Amino acid sequence: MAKSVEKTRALRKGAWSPEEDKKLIAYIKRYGIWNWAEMAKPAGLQRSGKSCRLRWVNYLRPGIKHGNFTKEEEQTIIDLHEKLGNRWSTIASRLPGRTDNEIKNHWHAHLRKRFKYDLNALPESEPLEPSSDETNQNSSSRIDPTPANTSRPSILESYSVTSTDSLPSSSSNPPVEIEEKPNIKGSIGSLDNFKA
DNA sequence: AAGATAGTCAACCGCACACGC
DNA sequence: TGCGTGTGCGGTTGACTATCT
Repeated sequence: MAKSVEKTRALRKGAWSPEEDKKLIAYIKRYGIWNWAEMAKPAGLQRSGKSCRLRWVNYLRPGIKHGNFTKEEEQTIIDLHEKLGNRWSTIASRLPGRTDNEIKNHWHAHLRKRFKYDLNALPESEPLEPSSDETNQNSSSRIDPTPANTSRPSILESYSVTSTDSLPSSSSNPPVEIEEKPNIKGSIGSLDNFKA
Protein backbone atom coordinates (compact mmCIF):
# COMPACT_ATOMS: atom_id res chain seq x y z
CA MET A 1 0.00 0.00 0.00
CA ALA A 2 2.24 2.65 1.28
CA LYS A 3 4.86 1.21 -0.91
CA SER A 4 2.82 1.97 -3.94
CA VAL A 5 2.18 5.43 -2.64
CA GLU A 6 5.87 6.01 -2.23
CA LYS A 7 6.73 4.47 -5.54
CA THR A 8 4.40 6.68 -7.48
CA ARG A 9 6.08 9.82 -6.26
CA ALA A 10 9.56 11.08 -6.80
CA LEU A 11 10.89 11.08 -3.29
CA ARG A 12 13.39 13.53 -2.02
CA LYS A 13 16.50 12.24 -0.28
CA GLY A 14 19.30 13.79 1.63
CA ALA A 15 19.37 16.52 4.19
CA TRP A 16 16.12 18.04 5.39
CA SER A 17 15.44 21.68 4.77
CA PRO A 18 14.02 23.94 7.49
CA GLU A 19 10.81 24.16 5.45
CA GLU A 20 10.42 20.41 5.44
CA ASP A 21 11.03 20.32 9.16
CA LYS A 22 8.36 22.92 9.70
CA LYS A 23 5.88 21.03 7.60
CA LEU A 24 6.45 17.80 9.44
CA ILE A 25 6.29 19.41 12.85
CA ALA A 26 3.15 21.29 11.99
CA TYR A 27 1.48 18.23 10.59
CA ILE A 28 2.33 16.00 13.52
CA LYS A 29 1.34 18.63 16.00
CA ARG A 30 -2.00 18.98 14.32
CA TYR A 31 -2.83 15.43 13.38
CA GLY A 32 -0.50 13.27 15.38
CA ILE A 33 1.30 10.27 14.00
CA TRP A 34 -1.09 7.87 12.37
CA ASN A 35 0.78 6.23 9.53
CA TRP A 36 4.27 7.28 8.56
CA ALA A 37 3.99 5.94 5.07
CA GLU A 38 0.81 7.85 4.30
CA MET A 39 1.46 10.99 6.29
CA ALA A 40 4.13 12.47 4.11
CA LYS A 41 1.83 13.35 1.27
CA PRO A 42 -0.84 15.29 3.15
CA ALA A 43 1.96 16.90 5.12
CA GLY A 44 3.25 18.26 1.85
CA LEU A 45 6.49 16.33 1.96
CA GLN A 46 8.06 14.40 -0.85
CA ARG A 47 9.70 12.05 1.56
CA SER A 48 9.37 8.40 2.37
CA GLY A 49 7.60 7.46 5.55
CA LYS A 50 10.83 6.08 6.86
CA SER A 51 12.62 9.30 6.23
CA CYS A 52 9.91 11.28 8.01
CA ARG A 53 9.93 8.94 10.95
CA LEU A 54 13.68 9.07 11.24
CA ARG A 55 13.75 12.82 11.06
CA TRP A 56 11.09 13.08 13.71
CA VAL A 57 12.54 10.51 16.05
CA ASN A 58 16.11 11.64 15.80
CA TYR A 59 15.79 15.35 15.46
CA LEU A 60 12.38 16.98 15.65
CA ARG A 61 10.78 15.10 18.49
CA PRO A 62 10.21 17.21 21.59
CA GLY A 63 12.72 16.72 24.33
CA ILE A 64 15.61 15.71 22.14
CA LYS A 65 18.93 16.78 23.56
CA HIS A 66 21.64 17.77 21.20
CA GLY A 67 25.24 18.44 21.88
CA ASN A 68 27.83 17.02 24.15
CA PHE A 69 27.26 13.96 26.22
CA THR A 70 27.87 14.36 29.91
CA LYS A 71 30.29 12.13 31.76
CA GLU A 72 27.34 10.41 33.40
CA GLU A 73 25.71 9.74 30.07
CA GLU A 74 28.91 8.37 28.63
CA GLN A 75 29.39 6.11 31.61
CA THR A 76 25.83 4.89 31.27
CA ILE A 77 26.39 4.11 27.62
CA ILE A 78 29.58 2.24 28.37
CA ASP A 79 27.97 0.26 31.16
CA LEU A 80 24.90 -0.61 29.18
CA HIS A 81 26.87 -1.47 26.10
CA GLU A 82 28.91 -3.84 28.16
CA LYS A 83 25.75 -5.54 29.33
CA LEU A 84 23.55 -5.29 26.27
CA GLY A 85 25.83 -5.02 23.30
CA ASN A 86 24.68 -2.98 20.34
CA ARG A 87 21.10 -2.58 21.48
CA TRP A 88 21.16 1.10 20.88
CA SER A 89 17.45 1.62 21.26
CA THR A 90 17.48 -0.04 24.64
CA ILE A 91 20.43 2.03 25.71
CA ALA A 92 18.71 5.14 24.40
CA SER A 93 15.63 4.38 26.46
CA ARG A 94 17.78 4.77 29.57
CA LEU A 95 19.04 8.14 28.47
CA PRO A 96 16.16 10.58 28.26
CA GLY A 97 16.47 12.93 25.35
CA ARG A 98 19.06 10.88 23.55
CA THR A 99 18.31 8.88 20.44
CA ASP A 100 19.63 5.52 19.44
CA ASN A 101 21.21 7.05 16.38
CA GLU A 102 23.01 9.69 18.38
CA ILE A 103 24.24 7.16 20.89
CA LYS A 104 25.38 4.85 18.15
CA ASN A 105 27.25 7.67 16.46
CA HIS A 106 28.79 8.79 19.70
CA TRP A 107 29.88 5.27 20.48
CA HIS A 108 31.58 4.81 17.17
CA ALA A 109 33.10 8.28 17.16
CA HIS A 110 34.32 8.51 20.72
CA LEU A 111 33.62 5.78 23.18
CA ARG A 112 34.59 2.71 21.22
CA LYS A 113 38.10 3.99 20.74
CA ARG A 114 38.40 4.88 24.36
CA PHE A 115 36.84 1.62 25.42
CA LYS A 116 39.17 -0.40 23.24
CA TYR A 117 42.09 1.53 24.56
CA ASP A 118 41.05 0.83 28.11
CA LEU A 119 40.57 -2.81 27.41
CA ASN A 120 43.96 -3.04 25.81
CA ALA A 121 45.37 -1.75 29.02
CA LEU A 122 43.87 -4.66 30.86
CA PRO A 123 45.97 -7.69 31.67
CA GLU A 124 45.72 -10.46 29.12
CA SER A 125 43.74 -12.67 31.42
CA GLU A 126 40.92 -10.19 31.10
CA PRO A 127 38.83 -11.26 28.12
CA LEU A 128 37.59 -8.62 25.77
CA GLU A 129 34.02 -9.78 26.06
CA PRO A 130 33.50 -9.75 22.34
CA SER A 131 30.05 -11.16 22.75
CA SER A 132 28.61 -7.79 23.51
CA ASP A 133 30.15 -6.05 20.62
CA GLU A 134 31.24 -8.01 17.65
CA THR A 135 29.77 -11.44 17.92
CA ASN A 136 26.27 -10.36 18.73
CA GLN A 137 26.24 -7.86 16.02
CA ASN A 138 24.80 -9.68 13.11
CA SER A 139 23.42 -12.85 14.36
CA SER A 140 21.73 -12.61 17.64
CA SER A 141 20.39 -9.24 18.48
CA ARG A 142 16.99 -9.79 16.93
CA ILE A 143 16.63 -13.35 18.02
CA ASP A 144 17.93 -12.80 21.47
CA PRO A 145 15.03 -13.50 23.78
CA THR A 146 16.21 -11.30 26.57
CA PRO A 147 13.65 -8.90 27.96
CA ALA A 148 15.62 -5.99 26.64
CA ASN A 149 14.99 -7.25 23.18
CA THR A 150 11.47 -8.49 23.48
CA SER A 151 9.99 -5.42 24.97
CA ARG A 152 10.87 -3.11 22.09
CA PRO A 153 9.80 0.05 23.82
CA SER A 154 8.34 2.53 21.44
CA ILE A 155 9.94 5.89 21.46
CA LEU A 156 6.58 7.46 20.91
CA GLU A 157 4.83 5.55 23.60
CA SER A 158 4.96 8.47 25.90
CA TYR A 159 2.59 10.44 23.75
CA SER A 160 -1.11 10.11 24.11
CA VAL A 161 -3.61 10.52 21.34
CA THR A 162 -5.27 13.84 21.15
CA SER A 163 -5.80 14.49 17.54
CA THR A 164 -7.91 17.47 18.46
CA ASP A 165 -4.68 19.30 18.89
CA SER A 166 -4.44 22.22 16.64
CA LEU A 167 -1.85 24.68 15.76
CA PRO A 168 -2.27 28.11 17.21
CA SER A 169 -1.83 29.54 13.80
CA SER A 170 -1.26 26.72 11.47
CA SER A 171 0.04 28.19 8.32
CA SER A 172 0.38 24.84 6.67
CA ASN A 173 -2.89 23.09 6.52
CA PRO A 174 -2.55 19.71 4.93
CA PRO A 175 -4.19 19.26 1.59
CA VAL A 176 -6.32 16.49 2.96
CA GLU A 177 -8.08 16.54 6.26
CA ILE A 178 -7.30 13.31 8.01
CA GLU A 179 -9.99 11.72 10.03
CA GLU A 180 -8.93 10.53 13.40
CA LYS A 181 -7.50 7.06 13.33
CA PRO A 182 -7.65 4.75 16.24
CA ASN A 183 -4.31 4.57 17.92
CA ILE A 184 -1.82 2.87 15.71
CA LYS A 185 0.54 0.74 17.72
CA GLY A 186 0.42 3.14 20.57
CA SER A 187 2.27 5.76 18.71
CA ILE A 188 1.12 9.30 18.42
CA GLY A 189 1.02 12.10 20.54
CA SER A 190 -0.66 14.89 22.16
CA LEU A 191 2.62 16.66 21.91
CA ASP A 192 1.73 18.61 24.97
CA ASN A 193 5.31 19.35 25.67
CA PHE A 194 5.89 20.25 22.10
CA LYS A 195 7.80 23.45 21.73
CA ALA A 196 8.47 24.18 18.13
C1' DA B 1 47.06 29.33 1.55
C1' DA B 2 45.88 25.04 -0.38
C1' DG B 3 45.35 20.27 -0.50
C1' DA B 4 45.06 15.89 2.08
C1' DT B 5 43.41 13.32 5.77
C1' DA B 6 40.62 12.31 9.80
C1' DG B 7 36.56 12.88 12.47
C1' DT B 8 31.68 13.64 13.08
C1' DC B 9 26.94 13.16 12.29
C1' DA B 10 22.55 13.05 9.61
C1' DA B 11 20.34 10.10 6.76
C1' DC B 12 19.62 5.82 4.07
C1' DC B 13 19.19 0.80 3.52
C1' DG B 14 17.92 -3.79 4.45
C1' DC B 15 16.11 -6.88 7.58
C1' DA B 16 13.14 -8.72 11.21
C1' DC B 17 9.28 -8.28 14.11
C1' DA B 18 4.41 -7.06 15.32
C1' DC B 19 -0.02 -6.78 14.02
C1' DG B 20 -4.32 -6.89 11.41
C1' DC B 21 -6.98 -9.32 8.15
C1' DT C 1 -2.63 -20.02 10.12
C1' DG C 2 -0.50 -17.57 6.63
C1' DC C 3 0.17 -13.37 4.28
C1' DG C 4 0.79 -8.50 3.62
C1' DT C 5 2.03 -4.20 5.50
C1' DG C 6 3.87 -0.82 8.77
C1' DT C 7 7.27 0.05 12.16
C1' DG C 8 11.61 -0.13 14.46
C1' DC C 9 16.36 -1.49 14.73
C1' DG C 10 21.24 -1.77 13.65
C1' DG C 11 24.72 -1.23 10.16
C1' DT C 12 26.52 1.61 6.74
C1' DT C 13 27.24 5.52 3.78
C1' DG C 14 28.24 10.07 2.34
C1' DA C 15 28.52 14.97 3.08
C1' DC C 16 30.42 18.33 5.79
C1' DT C 17 33.90 20.24 9.02
C1' DA C 18 38.20 20.40 11.49
C1' DT C 19 42.90 19.54 11.68
C1' DC C 20 47.29 18.54 9.84
C1' DT C 21 51.10 18.89 6.48
